[in-house]
Amino acid sequence: MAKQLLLIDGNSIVFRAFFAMHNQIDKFTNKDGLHTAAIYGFKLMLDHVLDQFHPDAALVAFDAGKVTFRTKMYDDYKGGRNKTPDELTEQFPYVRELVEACGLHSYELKNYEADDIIGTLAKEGDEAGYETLIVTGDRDLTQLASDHTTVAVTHKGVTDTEHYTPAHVEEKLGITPRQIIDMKALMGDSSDNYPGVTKIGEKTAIKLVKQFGSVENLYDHIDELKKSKMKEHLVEDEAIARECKTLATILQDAPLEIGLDDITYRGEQTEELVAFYQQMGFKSFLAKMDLAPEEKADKSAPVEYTELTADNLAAVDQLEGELNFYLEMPDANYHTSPFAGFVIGDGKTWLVSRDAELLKQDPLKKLLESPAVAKNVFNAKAQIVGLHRLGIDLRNVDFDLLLASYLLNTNDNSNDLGQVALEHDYHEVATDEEVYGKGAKRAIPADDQVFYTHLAQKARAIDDLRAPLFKKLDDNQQTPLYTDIEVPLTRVLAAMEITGIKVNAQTLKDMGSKLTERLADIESQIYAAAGEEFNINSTKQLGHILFEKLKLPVIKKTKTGYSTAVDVLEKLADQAPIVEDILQYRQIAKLQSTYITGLLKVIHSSDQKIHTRYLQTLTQTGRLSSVDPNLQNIPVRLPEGRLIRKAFVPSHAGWQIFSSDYSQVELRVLAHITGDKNLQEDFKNGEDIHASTARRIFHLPADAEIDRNMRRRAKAVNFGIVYGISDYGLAQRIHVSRAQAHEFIQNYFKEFPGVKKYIDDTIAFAREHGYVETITHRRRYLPDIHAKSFSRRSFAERTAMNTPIQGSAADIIKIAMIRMKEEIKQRQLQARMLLQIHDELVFEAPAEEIPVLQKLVPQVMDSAVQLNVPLKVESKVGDTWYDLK
DNA sequence: TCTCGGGTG
DNA sequence: AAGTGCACCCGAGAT
Repeated sequence: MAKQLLLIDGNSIVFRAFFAMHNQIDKFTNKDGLHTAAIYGFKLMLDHVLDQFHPDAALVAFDAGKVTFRTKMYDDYKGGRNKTPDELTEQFPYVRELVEACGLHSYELKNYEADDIIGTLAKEGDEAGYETLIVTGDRDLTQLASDHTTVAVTHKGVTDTEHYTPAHVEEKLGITPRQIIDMKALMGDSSDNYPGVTKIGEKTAIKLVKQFGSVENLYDHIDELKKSKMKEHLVEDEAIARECKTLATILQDAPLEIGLDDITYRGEQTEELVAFYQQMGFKSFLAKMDLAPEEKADKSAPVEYTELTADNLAAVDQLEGELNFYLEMPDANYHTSPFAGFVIGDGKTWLVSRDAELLKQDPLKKLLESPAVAKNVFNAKAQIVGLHRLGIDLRNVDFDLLLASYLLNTNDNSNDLGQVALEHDYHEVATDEEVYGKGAKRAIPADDQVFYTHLAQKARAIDDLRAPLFKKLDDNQQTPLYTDIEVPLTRVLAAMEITGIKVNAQTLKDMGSKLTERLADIESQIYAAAGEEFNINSTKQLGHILFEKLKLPVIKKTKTGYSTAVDVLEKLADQAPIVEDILQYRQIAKLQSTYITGLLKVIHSSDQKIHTRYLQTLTQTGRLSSVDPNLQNIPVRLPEGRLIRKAFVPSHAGWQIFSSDYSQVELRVLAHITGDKNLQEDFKNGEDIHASTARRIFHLPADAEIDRNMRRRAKAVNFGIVYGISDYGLAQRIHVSRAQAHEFIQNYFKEFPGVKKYIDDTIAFAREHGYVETITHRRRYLPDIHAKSFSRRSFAERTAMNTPIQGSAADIIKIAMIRMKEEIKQRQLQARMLLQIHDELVFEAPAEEIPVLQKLVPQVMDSAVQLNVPLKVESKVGDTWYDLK
């Protein structure tokens, strides 16, 4: 049998793979954030080809760069193409790695395209008696088809190919493969951007080639054509046609430094390939290699379950050891969601039901509440709140799949169990979307078999992932973070959410009426100034009025039109009185929609309270976030907005609101982490940190008065440093020249050299390890730290330095919250923790307990962790959240 | 469903 | 050659 030669057009296949999978681009990223869709697609193609074709020699050819002999001939060759997306460019080096790991060779040659390498080797193969298969996404290569060379062109996707033999070309086009060159010379190629002869397309080109055989012969016999527009074009464009023929011709004698002897196919290099799959996060490929067949068969075995009813509850008593439990609440808001069913099981037996009421009965209730029986769950906080609604107090949560997964990698968190399982290479559970559908069609399946299987699979996934995830946490030194902080915090948060905060709806409604009146006034003023009525809330219509009708200067543009953001409007305020009105309108409209009607919508009628949900597994830094509604952004800065806080009141008469906040916690963490002696000294001396910073960076004497403006600027510099600000940004922020801003920053680094060193070291750490850490080993991966794109890389560098600061501050208050809850319980106080706003804790308590809190809360908060600078806590108290003093 | 604008720390 | 301070949530309009 003849030897076989495989030649692959690397660039075109990678392009095809990338765009074929483009709609799933975000699904295909590895843990470092590298996009992998094209790499994945390339491997699919390779497997598909190697399934049927067993080469003795194999090569993947790549383009060496933009410049080739063709571009030298014809400037615009391949001109006008869109820039290759960064998400694709970054994948090329890895495709080469893959190629090598698969035992194929790769090659590129300066000044030549991949096509020419393939053409040359195909010819060599022909002469040496090989059967050759060329795989490409580019139909141009079909010109290389011959008796012993087949060209497979990808069709749809990357594995669906069309095989071009001379017979197939003949059948499709009616010409020989070599005549494709003549055809292209006449018709041109829009993707390679060469023109061909005016007005000649594929049909006419084929007709002419059939008639004359070649471009050269056509021009030798051009006189035989009768007079026509086409003939005129042919005559006029003769030079172009001849040049295009050269451009279209794939070389078969490129000066390659390699030959067939150098590209022997080595077969799969197992070890390299496994390492590569691991790096890329290609779990399905890995699974195919690693798992023994019987093991796979076992894993995919359907799950067996028993339906629980009031009559067979005793089955629960047969369960042994740790229990896996999952209460299904189809709505995201577990404070109000209906209950769809539950599953409980020990890893061998799975008991399911649609009737959550069963949980109220023993032995189920007893087991769930037993501190002696460990429970494994997904999203413990949701389970605690849901069960609390059924009168059950879930105790002893050991494993929370969602929480553990979040700590391992904040990037791939999802609220969907199936999705999270997938991230950990576990395929035996479907996602909710797959089983329940999405959008309007989402529903719990009526079919018991379908629903119960899904429930049982979820519980089994929790059970199966417990050990491996605990192992990973341990490897990352994150077990204490998980066990001592996040899991206990879950209970604290659940209690805060369940408690809720009382909101006086009437207060909000009264404010709303006043705002409505004021809005109407401002609205009419705006319409008068504009000379017409329009929707002020529409940035598009507003932009039209300001920048077209009133011809105000355009300061900034957005992707979709004129920017009308505050900083823009402020610059325009002195040019037209309407601008001030618009700013006023915006402010009030925001209060009205988000804070008056928005909050009124979420007051529970049963208790006049708002029950937010804290998301514990969302932010990239370890902070909490708050939704439905967000109680972490209730207005405070502007006096009008601040009034909203009057509606937040204690839940009992004779009680008060009490609040303590860390002062400058992030800067203190900065002083601690950087070890900067000057910064630490300033804090230890108990100085006004912004004033002392002003003294240092503006080179003022120690006893100098710091005026408000200097302090303001120094404060902006302090915050800017933490966020990784540029001189440009700082200049914008504090209204100084860029040169001045630059000087401030330079001075800062001179005065606080430890901070400068920390920034450099942290970025270096991120580059080396791919992640950064907080003081509790909370981790954030920063794949973009290696990005080619300047802005993406810069962003990653700023987050590298900011995340340990912001994240450590988050760690500190989390610890304080856990300890505070314990103290309240131990001292049998009636006080309750209500809100956490990043550096602030809000409580309600009977008036007589306030003196206790005044001492206790700051004490707990400032001793939560021991930093090498003191933590400072300030407290306030009042009858409403507004009145805190 | 996306974009803009704006509220918080 | 381009962009320019971190972390969030949500309402309204446009599509």
